[in-house]
Amino acid sequence: MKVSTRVEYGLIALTDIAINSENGNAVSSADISERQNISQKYLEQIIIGLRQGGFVRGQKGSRGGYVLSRPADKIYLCDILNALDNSILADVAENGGEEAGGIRSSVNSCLWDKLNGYMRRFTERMTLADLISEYRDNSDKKENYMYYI
Amino acid sequence: MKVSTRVEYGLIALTDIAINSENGNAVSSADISERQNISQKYLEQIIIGLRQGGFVRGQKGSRGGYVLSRPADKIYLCDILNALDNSILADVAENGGEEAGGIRSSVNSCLWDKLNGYMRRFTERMTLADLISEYRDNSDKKENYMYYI
DNA sequence: CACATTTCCTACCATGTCAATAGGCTTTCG
DNA sequence: CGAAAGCCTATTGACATGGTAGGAAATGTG
Repeated sequence: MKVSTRVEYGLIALTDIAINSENGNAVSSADISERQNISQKYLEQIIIGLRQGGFVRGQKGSRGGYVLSRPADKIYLCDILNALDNSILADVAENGGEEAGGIRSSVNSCLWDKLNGYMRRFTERMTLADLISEYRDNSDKKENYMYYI
Repeated sequence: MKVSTRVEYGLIALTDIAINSENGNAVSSADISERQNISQKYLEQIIIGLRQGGFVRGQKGSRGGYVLSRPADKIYLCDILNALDNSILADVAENGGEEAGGIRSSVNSCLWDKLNGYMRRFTERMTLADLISEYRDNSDKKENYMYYI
C-alpha cells in the first residue's frame, strides 16, 4: 500500500508532539525535524493540516511550538488520515452513468468496498494513544534487549 | 482508498474476458471497450500487463482476442493487483538509516503493516472466480427485481 | 493468396500531484 | 526591543497519471 510522505510524516509528527509534550512544554517543528529527520519547512506545512484538523494547537513566539488540543485517546486515526489526505479512506468512485449489476459495480462491492470498509473500521477503533503505547512497548523492548548484551 | 484507473480497468477487463470467453470465443479489446465504456487503446496497454502476468493469452488476427490462460479459480486477486501496480500491496518503505524503536517504526508496525497485511491476506484468499460469482448474483438479483415491477 | 482484423509495440503529450525549498510576515515571550 | 517560533504563499523539478496516436506483425477467413 502506497502512502504519501505527507500522511506518513504527519502521523509521525503528531505522535512526536504527543509524546514530547507530556511534560507540558510545547514541541517545536525544529525539534521534530531533528528527531525524525524530516525537512523542517515541509513539516511546518504538514502540521498546518493537523492544526486545521483540530488535533494540535500552535503557540507562537519564544518557547512556542505545538501541543495536543485534546487527549490522545480521543484522537482517532481515521480523522487524522482524513485531515492529511482526504482520498486515503474514500470510496472508489462509482462511475456516473452506470447501471447496477455491471461488472464494475460487482468489483466495487466485492473488493474495493470491502477493503475500504476494513480500513475504515480499523482506523475508527484506533487512536493516537495506541500509537504511543506501541512506541513505549518498542522502547522498553529495546532497552531490555540492550541490557542483556 | 485511491486506486488508479489502470488497476480498476484491468480488473474489470479481466473479469469481462473471463465471463465472455466462456463460450469458447476470444474476447477482443474492442468488445470490452464498448461494453465497459473504456478507451480501447488505453485498454490494450493495460491488458498487455495482464498478459505478461500470465492471466490471459492473446490471439491475433481475425476472430482474435483474449482468453484466460488458466481457470478463474486459480487466478488470485493479489497476483492480478501486483501485475497491474506493484506498489498497491507493497509495504510502506521503512526508511534507510533508522533505528528500531523509533516512532517511525512503531507507526509502521502498528498501522501500515497491519493494514497491508489484511489487504494481502484478503486478496490472497480471493480469486477471479469470486468476482464472477458476485457478478452473477448481482445480475440475478437485478433480473428478479425487474420481474416484480 | 489477399485482406480485413486484431494484437502488439513504441512514442508522445498534457495535466496534475508530490515533495520539497524558499522567503518573509506575524505573534509572543523574555 | 529582539530573538524565536508559528504562519502563509509562491515556486520548482521530478515523476506519475491517463490517456492519444500510429503503425508493425501476425493470423484466420474468403
